[in-house]
Amino acid sequence: MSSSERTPDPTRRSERSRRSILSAAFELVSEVGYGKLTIEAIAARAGVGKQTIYRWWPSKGAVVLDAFLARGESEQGEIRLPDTGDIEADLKAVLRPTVEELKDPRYDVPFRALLIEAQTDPTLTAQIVERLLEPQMEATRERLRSARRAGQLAGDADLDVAVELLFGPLYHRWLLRTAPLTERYADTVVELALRALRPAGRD
Amino acid sequence: MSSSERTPDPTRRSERSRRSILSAAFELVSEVGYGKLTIEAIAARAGVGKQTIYRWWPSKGAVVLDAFLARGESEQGEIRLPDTGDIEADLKAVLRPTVEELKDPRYDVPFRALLIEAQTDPTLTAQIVERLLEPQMEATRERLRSARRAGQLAGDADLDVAVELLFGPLYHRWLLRTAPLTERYADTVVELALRALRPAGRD
Amino acid sequence: MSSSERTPDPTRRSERSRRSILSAAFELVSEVGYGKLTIEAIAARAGVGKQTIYRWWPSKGAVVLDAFLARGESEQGEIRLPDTGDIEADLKAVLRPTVEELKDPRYDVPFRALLIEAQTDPTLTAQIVERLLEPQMEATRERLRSARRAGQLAGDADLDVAVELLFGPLYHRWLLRTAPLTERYADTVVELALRALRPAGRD
Amino acid sequence: MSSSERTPDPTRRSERSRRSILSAAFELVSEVGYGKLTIEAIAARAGVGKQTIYRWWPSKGAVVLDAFLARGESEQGEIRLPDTGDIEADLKAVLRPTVEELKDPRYDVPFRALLIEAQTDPTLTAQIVERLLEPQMEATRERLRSARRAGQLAGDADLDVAVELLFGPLYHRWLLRTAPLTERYADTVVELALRALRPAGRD
DNA sequence: TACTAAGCGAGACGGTACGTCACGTCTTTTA
DNA sequence: TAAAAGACGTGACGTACCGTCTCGCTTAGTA
Repeated sequence: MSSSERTPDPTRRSERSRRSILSAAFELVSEVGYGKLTIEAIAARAGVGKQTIYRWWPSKGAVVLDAFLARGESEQGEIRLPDTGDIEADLKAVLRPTVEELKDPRYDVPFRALLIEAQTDPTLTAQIVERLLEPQMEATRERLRSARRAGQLAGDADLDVAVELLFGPLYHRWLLRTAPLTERYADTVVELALRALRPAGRD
Repeated sequence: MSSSERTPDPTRRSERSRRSILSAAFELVSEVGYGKLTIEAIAARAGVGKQTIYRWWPSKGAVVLDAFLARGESEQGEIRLPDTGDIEADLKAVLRPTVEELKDPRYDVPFRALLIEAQTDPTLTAQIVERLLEPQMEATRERLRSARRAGQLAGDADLDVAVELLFGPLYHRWLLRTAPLTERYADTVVELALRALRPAGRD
Repeated sequence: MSSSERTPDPTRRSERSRRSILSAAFELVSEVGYGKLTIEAIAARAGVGKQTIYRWWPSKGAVVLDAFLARGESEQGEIRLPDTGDIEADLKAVLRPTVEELKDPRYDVPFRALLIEAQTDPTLTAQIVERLLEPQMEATRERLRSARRAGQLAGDADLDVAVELLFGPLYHRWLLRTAPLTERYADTVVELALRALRPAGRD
Repeated sequence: MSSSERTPDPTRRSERSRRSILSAAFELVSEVGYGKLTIEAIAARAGVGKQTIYRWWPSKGAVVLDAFLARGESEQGEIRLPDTGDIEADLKAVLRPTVEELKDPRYDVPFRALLIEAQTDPTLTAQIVERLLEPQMEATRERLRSARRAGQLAGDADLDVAVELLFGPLYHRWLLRTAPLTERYADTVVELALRALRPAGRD
């Protein structure tokens, strides 16, 4: 009894091909958008047979996710927010760069692409959240936890909700383009969120 | 300066075909998902020529948007939130149904579809916001304005941001599936947002 | 009991439309060839509704035949070959202009078109032969009859075959483009045909 | 100077597909006629993707020509007319079967089809002449050459014209359906043609 | 040092859907 | 009531990619 699934041997995998596929995918998704991105074009641009892509990735979205992650491979390791004691300043220091990234076409386009694909592929959603967003959200949560310990936030503040209170409005505006996404907006969101999260009776 | 685009005469348009196309589109997007939805299938299901679709809609997304809007055609007219004087209760009364809708597969699937398409078609984004989201957001804004007049909110509260503070976290959780989307969550968001928006020195 | 066939009233027919349809058809068949000739294009060029064409002609080929015949409307009446007594010269005098016509793109293109359509429409074949070719062939036959009476042809010469012996090689070369179609060739064919048809024992 | 045309690699070509396409084309052209023959139908009948047809043939006509030629693939090799010494009998022996073929619907229909297409595609005309007609015409020419050597034809007889004198009348009658195409007619044409071609002063 | 077996590039294959074109019919408005 | 205008259902066009499948051709690891 043997499986008919072809399970290729990863030790024989061509690192050269892997790299050029990811580069090609990243370039192309920026150039033509996710909807018009094709496996054939990736293969052609990478100088690679189509089969080599189908052998190692289950879907177009998976290739793009890998391509996206490969970009930030250097910034691996745990993300850690600054802890200057000033929670407002520290949060602004993380939301402002987030805004910058969302506005940078090099991230904007493929990130939208990933979210698109994620909508019809829950596996991918989980991967995106886990590998792409969670590190930053966890770091933010950790900084909030520290502030809560310092009595700067209400003792019963739900930090999961707190994080969504911070990032939700940003993504809302980014996704729906209802208004320009600016650093000023990030600051405003931080300030409002903190008013919501501070201990009762203070201000 | 005149366009060479053929612009069909809307007075000759077949209402019968329009309706069956929208119905077919709505059914199919729920059945097969947006990615596998094809113009050919819509035309076939609607008993209509493909050209009739291409004649009146610029893209698949536009058809689905119209199909989506046609569902709620009865609830036309201005949306108006209740104004009981209790701003917290009134906001919960609008966010809870929003959560319900986002969880209802009949809305969830095509709405995700629309957002997907919108990401590569700014025209569509604008239409979605304007025709689908803006009415509700404007109603919310109006209720907040009334509360601000009543001194329940800070006099300088930015109502555009306020709306995003309310809906942003909801969409964030819906889109990224980071946690279950519940009415309890909607309530929490309302409570937090109001703490952020109340006049300083009060609580 | 009434037929469902719509039989339009010819007395109400617009002469203006008829003329512009035939002109448009003739022009277009020369410009784009028969295969790419469309009813829509004829209607558009003629400034006429499509229905007006469908009302009065049963097929594209019929329109083109009419268009072709309308060109030569002036040269109506009986064609008559010269009868100088010199049968060879007289035949050359008719075959040479035939060659000229077959080479003239104004006749070549639509005539090929008609023959094409005729291959799948025996009614049209008959019409073409009768209205277009038969007059010339009959005139030729008449001249041969005169020559036979004068003892220049064998008494038992079959004039139908004789005519085909004259025109067959011309059309063969025109149709298959095996070699250039020239007046010299027409002369040669006449000379050979006459050798075949002369009374036995002479030369 | 290199063409940007994608020219597929013939060594990778699927013989299986080629065969089934030609069979399907041959069957269909007989069943529905050339005008209603579609590439889609050929592909469907052959169990083949449309692209496979477009990859290897430039036009519908080219497919039908190949299909037509494939029928007689067995009778490959040089066609050679019998040379009994009796030129009249030998020519009749070739023109009679030609008449038979032209009357046989299995050949009549696709052959008309080819001639139709050829009228708007000179490349195809050349191919038809070269691959379909030339072998027979060349064999005929060769037999006439032999007769000329034997003094049965005039020493200056132009054999190209001679061939047209033989086949031209046949095709004329076949194409225009002016009269029934019979073996008797073929015989008559041979007899007349030979009278035209014999040395002067004989009979 | 050869042999084997994998991954590789290339690209032909059977398919599906694309967006366009023209068909022939039908309906509406104008003269 | 014919004619212009043109929307309609239909169906084929020729193209683009899909995901699968052979082909030689490297390129290891085994014999």
